[in-house]
Amino acid sequence: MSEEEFLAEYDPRAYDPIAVTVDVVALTIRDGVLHVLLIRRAEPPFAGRWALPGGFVRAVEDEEDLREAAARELAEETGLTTKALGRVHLEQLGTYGKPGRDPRMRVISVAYLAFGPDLPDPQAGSDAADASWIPVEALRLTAAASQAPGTTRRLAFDHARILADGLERARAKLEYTPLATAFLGESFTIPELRAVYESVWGEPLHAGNFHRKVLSVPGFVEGTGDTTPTGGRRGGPRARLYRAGDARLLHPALLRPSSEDDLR
Amino acid sequence: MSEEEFLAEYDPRAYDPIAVTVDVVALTIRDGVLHVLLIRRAEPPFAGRWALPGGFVRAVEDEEDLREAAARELAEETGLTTKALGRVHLEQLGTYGKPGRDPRMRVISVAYLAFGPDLPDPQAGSDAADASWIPVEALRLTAAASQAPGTTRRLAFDHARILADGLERARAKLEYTPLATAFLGESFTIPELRAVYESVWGEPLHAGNFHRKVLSVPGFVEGTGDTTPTGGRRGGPRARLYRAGDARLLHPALLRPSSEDDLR
DNA sequence: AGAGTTTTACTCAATTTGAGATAGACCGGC
DNA sequence: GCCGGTCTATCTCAAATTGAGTAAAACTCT
Repeated sequence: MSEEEFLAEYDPRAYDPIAVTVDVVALTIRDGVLHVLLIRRAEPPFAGRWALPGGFVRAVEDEEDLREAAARELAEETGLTTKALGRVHLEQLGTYGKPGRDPRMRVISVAYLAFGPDLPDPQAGSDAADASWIPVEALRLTAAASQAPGTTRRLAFDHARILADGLERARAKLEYTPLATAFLGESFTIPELRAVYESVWGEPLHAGNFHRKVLSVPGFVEGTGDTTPTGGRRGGPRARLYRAGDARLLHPALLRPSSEDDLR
Repeated sequence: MSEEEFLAEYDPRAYDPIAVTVDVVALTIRDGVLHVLLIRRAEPPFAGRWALPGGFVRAVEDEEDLREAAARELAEETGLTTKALGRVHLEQLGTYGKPGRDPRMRVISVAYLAFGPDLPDPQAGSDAADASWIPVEALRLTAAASQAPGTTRRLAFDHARILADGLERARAKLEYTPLATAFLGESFTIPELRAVYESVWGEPLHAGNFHRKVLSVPGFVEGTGDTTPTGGRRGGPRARLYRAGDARLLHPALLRPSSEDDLR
């Protein structure tokens, strides 16, 4: 049988249906606090619960790659154009396919992780009825938490797990990539960059050593020659401005102080 | 509509079919050379070409997780029992879903990465008609290579891409995890461990510094008190034996010398 | 027996890190 | 307009880590 004959006879519907979704863990920093984009589900299953933005991948209609599908979901949910998404970092996080994770049918979810600078509130009449940036600290990702009235803190499906994996990936990637700059605008100061690390890692860093380290890693940042127009909100001199350099990996890496005792 | 009503009305076949496969990049080291497990495809598409072992995920029949499916594929193709797979490291590598990557239909492939100690040849009458451990150097993963008669060096589908991603993941993971020990037996010597790094990274390491470094990283290896019964094949004293320690992350990491100029 | 190989340990200079101190710019309140 | 507090940016210094080389002792093969 030739390849052509084989393909002509092949019936894709001969197998049981499996659905594929793309979900996005979108992180940003607002007022020095790490936030994640969540939508409140209007429909069953898990109606009323918070969930990661995402949607089904259709086989035929849109011939889009998984990554494009994730970008589209993110754009829809934030109300951003795909162009405005240009400064947003997007990478594949992992795929979740445990049987029973969706009560409707067998669903395989490809999760993506996105970092972006402070983005506008998604509210404005977009596709998502109820999308919000939620501080990740407000979510109890491990144990079952007491619920505030009207608000369910537990995420739908296995999204708590996916979010936890995304957070760990983000924390790890700050160590050896310049991705922290993806949380900031075009230009930024070293203290602003330090604030990103402190927000994501959840612990204070030594300002002097951080400054020295960032400037010593080749390609991490490059100076613009400018400074901020004023000092900080509570005093201090004007800070020099930098933009992201051309390095894609940091050598040597910026290791976080608490490695949880080397994660034995 | 209640959740129950919704689920009762839900028709999984309302959507276009998408197939999900699990593919495995299985790596091992034989005679100091890094090998990957490949099967020669008997059926179209890509009949006659080498491909990564893998198979379709069925929705209903086997209620198995993606990881279990990967372990099963690996066991079938190597002829190993799932029990013998105990010492094999298995992790998710990534998911590939670009439209057109499989001519039959829209296929989403979840790739897994496996490391194991030198495993027996798979030949013996297993499911896979023609499975072999192939030195990764023998495969031209980038450019189109000239073909030896009867042997196609180009992999089927986008498996060359998946393999390249797996190799890069393996190389990176040796730096900050103790996964190199997964390529070795229960007990091993420091020079054997060094040979793993040299095989995967493809470059020689300074024996003295490597030795000092491995012993100084807490939890990487622990001595057994034994030594090899004889010296090395070409001379030298008997080497002390070690087994893997309990660290899951190496701190500080073993950085490879050539970082490709920091991967700008 | 001798030549060559290998494990293991040691030395030493250069680099990197962690912790602290300081000078000077700047804000807000008084 | 002054002052105390805050913050950026730089410096110091000891401790830890790395890179490169040397060397002693153990062992294999011819």
